Amino acid sequence: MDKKYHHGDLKIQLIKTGLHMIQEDGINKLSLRKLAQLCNVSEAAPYSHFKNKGELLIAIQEYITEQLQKRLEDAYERTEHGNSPIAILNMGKAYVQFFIRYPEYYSFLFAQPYLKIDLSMGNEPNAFEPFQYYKEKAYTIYKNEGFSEERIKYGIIAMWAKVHGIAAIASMQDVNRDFEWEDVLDKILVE
Amino acid sequence: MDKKYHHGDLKIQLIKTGLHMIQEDGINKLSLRKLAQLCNVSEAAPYSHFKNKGELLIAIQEYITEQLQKRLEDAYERTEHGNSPIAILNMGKAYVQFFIRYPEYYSFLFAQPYLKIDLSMGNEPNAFEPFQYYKEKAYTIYKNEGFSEERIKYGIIAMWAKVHGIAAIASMQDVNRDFEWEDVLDKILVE
DNA sequence: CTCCAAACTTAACACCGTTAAGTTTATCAT
DNA sequence: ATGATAAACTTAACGGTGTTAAGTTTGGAG
Repeated sequence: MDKKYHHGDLKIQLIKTGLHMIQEDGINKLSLRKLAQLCNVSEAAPYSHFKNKGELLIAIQEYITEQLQKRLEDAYERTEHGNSPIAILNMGKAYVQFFIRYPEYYSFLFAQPYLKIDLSMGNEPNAFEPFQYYKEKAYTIYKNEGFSEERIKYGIIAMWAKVHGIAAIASMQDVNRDFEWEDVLDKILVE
Repeated sequence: MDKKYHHGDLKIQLIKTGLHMIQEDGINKLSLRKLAQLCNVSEAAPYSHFKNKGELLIAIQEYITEQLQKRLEDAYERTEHGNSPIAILNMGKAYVQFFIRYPEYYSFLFAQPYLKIDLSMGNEPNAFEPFQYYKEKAYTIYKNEGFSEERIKYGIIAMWAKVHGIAAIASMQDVNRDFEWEDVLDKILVE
């Protein structure tokens, strides 16, 4: 056993292993002690890197958020003519696909904040950032199409609601996972 | 002190007080022991009425769901000509208003299920029931308007996504609570 | 080589969900 | 009325949890 006192990259391993545990058994069964044990580290070790459990959860949220953000960027850049409404559709699809692929992530990202973990002081979770990106791109594109500010304002909120709503529904258990959500998205967004 | 051994209506009081605690401090801070204490009862008393904490939470979900259901029914019956699309709009508004009024309820109803509390065995939560009602009414109305089955099928899912998406967004913290969500709903649903 | 701050451990605290075993009470047949 | 039975409750204990205090190890800068 080359068991070293200093672990090296414990912080990132806590995040990754914690995420893995969430995928396996859900949030409610994630305990710091089990997590520490899985990382071959004492039960109090995580407190060298996170002020409390809440801050670890926020770090995991950010980790997921980055992945989602990357997918949106890919979807945008993959679109041949970036400044066309097709890019918006593609980003919407990427958004929905992400939560169909990882249904547990949805409630972890968007529900957890309101459940008032001990994020209490300081920084709020940044689960909205991907959609911030989405909205900025959409704004440019709509502007480019010559829409009015008023129409853009409501158009973007409406689009957000549609895309987010499908993601919310599609990520629910008991909802038919085989439903053709992309078709729905096509029809909804094109209207 | 007329402290009686038998409480009388402990079960319903556990549900109501539990709900109140959730509204105050969020789900994560709800403990059975504090709840029992608030009900002037020993810490193990709740186990006479609920198999475990998860089943109490499910009972609270059902309690909330009934309120929401009632609002939808009111909205439908309040509409003068029940069988017109206006009823759908009114129900959608009632749905959204409910979650704007009680933002904590949204994640409690829809996120909790996926977080795999110990509902594990047996009955699933019935948070979808109100929308089941919504969908049935909408089906009748659309049918009455002469729409095709295919169009109805996607129309209802699309409508569900829109309404639910707005509710999801509007119930988030950090989102401007003063936004004119009903205007958005009008524009979205009418399209 | 020394010293210091960061990364870790051990040990303890209070709290939690849950269960087992015992006590009180309402109900109901006799 | 009386006694049996089951439901509603209490007390006490179990193991697990988040968190903190105090001490130990370690890598690296001076």
